[in-house]
Amino acid sequence: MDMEDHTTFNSGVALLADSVEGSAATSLRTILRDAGLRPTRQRLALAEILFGNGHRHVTAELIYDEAISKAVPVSLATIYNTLHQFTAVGLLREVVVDSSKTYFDTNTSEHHHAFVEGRDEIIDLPGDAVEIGEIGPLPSGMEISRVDVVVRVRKGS
Amino acid sequence: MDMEDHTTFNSGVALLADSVEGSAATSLRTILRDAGLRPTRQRLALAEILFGNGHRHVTAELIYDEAISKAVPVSLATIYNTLHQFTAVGLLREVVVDSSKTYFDTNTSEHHHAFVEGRDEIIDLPGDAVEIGEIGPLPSGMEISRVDVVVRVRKGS
DNA sequence: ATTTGTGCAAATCGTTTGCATCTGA
DNA sequence: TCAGATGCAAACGATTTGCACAAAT
Repeated sequence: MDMEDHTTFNSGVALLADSVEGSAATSLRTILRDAGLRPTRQRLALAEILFGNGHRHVTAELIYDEAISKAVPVSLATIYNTLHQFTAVGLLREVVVDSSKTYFDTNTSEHHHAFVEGRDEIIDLPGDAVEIGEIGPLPSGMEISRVDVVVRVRKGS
Repeated sequence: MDMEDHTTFNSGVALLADSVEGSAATSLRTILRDAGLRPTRQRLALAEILFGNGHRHVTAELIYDEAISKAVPVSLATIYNTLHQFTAVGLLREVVVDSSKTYFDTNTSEHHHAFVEGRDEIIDLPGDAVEIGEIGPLPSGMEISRVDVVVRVRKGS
């Protein structure tokens, strides 16, 4: 069995984004508006890049390069702004797997990640692919906001 | 119950480091030599700061400040070199919880972490405080090198 | 004497910020 | 109109690098 089995989740946004071109554009506009973000030229373009074709794990630089190659005029600063805004409204999720780069995941549903060392590639693992048991007592006054599991993998022998 | 209960592990190095002053110094020298690292002035001083008093979660900057305040002459570059060398020989473990800073843990035994958001504080969780179940099939040719669990917590209401 | 480590300062890299200029409602 | 968004370039913080000097075996 290969990884494809793990990459076929869906969060609300993706379902919309996965639809037809015309309606997808409309949906994205609606999604942004509903999130309280003005559907500007660049935000729509970035949303299309992010949500227009299945789930992805991206970095600011990656999105920037794609935008440029698609002749979408955006500045890196705007990419960063947008990624953070999208994250703030729940359209994206930040994934901490590397202490030098920030990755964003378009799949905001409950799941975990595998990180391929050396290749710096992130793979989604279904939420139930990892079973988290008892989490011992926490310091009093502390509450869990999220449990992140990163399965670090490497090319086997 | 409070967090103190989670901070009393021990890995080999710490056991040695926890011993008396004089012998501790000797042990550290031995540990470094055994690890194939010359026991230089700064490495010994840093080892003392790192392993001399229980387990800790540190950043390069933190160790640098401590060294300076203890009148140990070290440069930041050397701190980084040392932290990485120690990690390479298994005396330290890198903890990825934040995508902007790199943390090192003097506890190299099997365990996980809780990360206090906002406060950027790391707390050790016993290896058995988190139960990891089945990890679904991985892409063929991939093998697990480690499973990191980060329980993100915040001050409760 | 040789090899290895150290310090400094400059260089890098990802990310953020300040501010003038645009743009969507 | 005008709050909100964008772009640019400069600023930043963490980390790395190059290279001359110092220290360990």
